[in-house]
Amino acid sequence: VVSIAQVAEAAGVSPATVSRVLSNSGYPVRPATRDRVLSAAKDLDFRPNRLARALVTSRTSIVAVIVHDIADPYFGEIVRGVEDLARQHDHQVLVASSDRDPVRELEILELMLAYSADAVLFAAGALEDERYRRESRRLLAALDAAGSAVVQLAPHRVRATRVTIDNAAAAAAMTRHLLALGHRRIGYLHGPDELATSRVRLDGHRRALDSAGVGFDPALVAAGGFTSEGGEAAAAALLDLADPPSAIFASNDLMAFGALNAARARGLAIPDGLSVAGFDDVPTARYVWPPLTTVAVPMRRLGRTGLEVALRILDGHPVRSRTIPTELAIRGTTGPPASRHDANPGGI
Amino acid sequence: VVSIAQVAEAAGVSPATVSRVLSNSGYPVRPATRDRVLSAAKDLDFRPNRLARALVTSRTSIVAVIVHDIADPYFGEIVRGVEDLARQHDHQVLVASSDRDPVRELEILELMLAYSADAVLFAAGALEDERYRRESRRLLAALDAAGSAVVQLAPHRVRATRVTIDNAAAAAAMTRHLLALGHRRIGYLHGPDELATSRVRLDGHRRALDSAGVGFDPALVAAGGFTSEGGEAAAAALLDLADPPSAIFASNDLMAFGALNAARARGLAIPDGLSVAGFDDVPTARYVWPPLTTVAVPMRRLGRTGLEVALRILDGHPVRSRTIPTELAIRGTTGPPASRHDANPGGI
DNA sequence: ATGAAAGCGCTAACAT
DNA sequence: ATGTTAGCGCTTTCAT
Repeated sequence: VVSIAQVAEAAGVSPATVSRVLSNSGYPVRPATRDRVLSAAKDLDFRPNRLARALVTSRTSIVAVIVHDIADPYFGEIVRGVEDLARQHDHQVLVASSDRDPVRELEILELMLAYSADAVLFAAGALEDERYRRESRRLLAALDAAGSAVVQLAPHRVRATRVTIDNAAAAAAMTRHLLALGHRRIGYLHGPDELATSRVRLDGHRRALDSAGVGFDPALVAAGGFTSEGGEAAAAALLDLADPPSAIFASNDLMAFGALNAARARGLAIPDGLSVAGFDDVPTARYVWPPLTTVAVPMRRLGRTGLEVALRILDGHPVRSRTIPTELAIRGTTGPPASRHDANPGGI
Repeated sequence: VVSIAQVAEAAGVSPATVSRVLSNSGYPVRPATRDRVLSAAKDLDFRPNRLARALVTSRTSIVAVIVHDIADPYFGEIVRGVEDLARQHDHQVLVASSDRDPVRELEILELMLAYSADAVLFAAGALEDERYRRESRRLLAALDAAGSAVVQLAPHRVRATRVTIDNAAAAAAMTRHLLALGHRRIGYLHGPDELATSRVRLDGHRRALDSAGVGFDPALVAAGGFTSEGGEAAAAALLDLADPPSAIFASNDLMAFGALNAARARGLAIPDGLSVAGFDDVPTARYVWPPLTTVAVPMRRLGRTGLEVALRILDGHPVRSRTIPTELAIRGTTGPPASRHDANPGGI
């Protein structure tokens, strides 16, 4: 409510000088003058209006993160990572949940443009949808023209710098872990099929199976939409098969949680009656029972690095896409198959 | 990158007219003119600069939510609730995690002032700290003077409209549930003690014990800091007591998850060897095993109502603080105590 | 080293 | 019903 003009008046200098002092632009100001400005500002409890500043500098210090759902722990962790670095750079985090709705996603992009966010971090995307490709391309171009840095934190076909994990390799590694334990019939809980992330993870799984000479059986794949409820239903379907799998690889942790429940509802002991593996390593993964074996995705680091890259782009430095390494977190839900599963009569 | 002036030129009208059409202010504009403006805007792919607009209207359509940690599922749900309503009103959500650090909290308030957020929703707070009371009061006053609506979603001693649950009553209800099952030695996992929420929940528990004529035993209270790790350690301490409790009431779900692990590490069956109850009903509460008995807090509704109230305040309507009702979600982790616990030799 | 003045893109009186 | 003008609060040439 107090403006730069009032501070200028109180300090007996011009608004320009106040600006120069307070935006610590490194502009030369006589120490005595600076002190007067500083104390006047303090006395008046002056707080520069960031929007007015943004209007002239065209830098808002706002970074937008587009997630699938902020209440999903995976995205919560990512946003936290972004926030941690944002704080250090005096940036503010705007979150928007798209629910993987392409229309909503485009709306969000429009908004970010209207608010001229300095950086737009795509953590979730449904932009694979053909109908929206053109539109999204247009918006991304506009964002670029407006000087915003766009970074994607998940595989997309959109052209933008990427900070991602190697989903296929990670999924393959987990499948190999299950294979090494002796499993031959491995159920797979697939995510939303329009999502590149889902497809890439499934590919990794399939390739690992192929390399091991274990046939990929489409009947062992059930879609669970990346939710616990979906995972429970999908796992139930697999477990009720005439020849059920001895292990289930859920392509995200929430689905793995659902699978655990489906198994228990059938009286299957974990991991003796059924092995279950997840993907992501959300915080609660250690707190289900037994602790979940999963692919540990450094979610916070993903978010943090995403912003780091965006900031670098804003500074005019060219930045290449990066891949963040993942690890397998082998915990209690995976083990060797029960003997009756050891051999697969009709298989391999 | 295209301004209102260019649209005006293309449509052959004045900038004012363009503004009147595009901000659908209900201002009378001849249909023919309106159409020309609309099509010019569309052709040029015009997107009004919200910051410029905010500068003159002093309405940013930004709502800030101050949480403890956006990666904590409780806060994720709240933010999602806020976001749901924000979308309907074309508002944007700015999140900031304070980690319950009073200093950080004040910084956030300063920032929200600098960005002139229309509404500031306090979901988490450590402002009980004496050293920061004065400062926070000053900032809240400034926010008020700046025309922002401040709403608190958790008990605080700060003066602002409140949208909260009745923490004490809810905690008392859960304690009575445990009492009704026959438990007499009930361990309690306390949250951060500086937090009003923690203290109020503990009060409710204690009062329920008192009313039932069951003495409150301070030795049965262990602090767990509202985290799973803390809950695990606190529960472990209680379970290792010479005369351990037959039930543990964790004052939030994350601590309950930790308690479940502590119990299992000691070979205690749930709920036969030990009953465990939580508070909040975060989404994963249904996916631990057995499904967690907990106090169902309508987190999304809390967030949604918080924004609703803020919006009403912004519209100049006086609004009274509200209490959102909660329910007990009795699931699988609570049951009657094992017989050896039925009687408590020294007690009642 | 400091000040004057213009202008970022928009809206809101105030004309007409 | 539409146009003109001033101005929101700041930064940034350009002078001095």
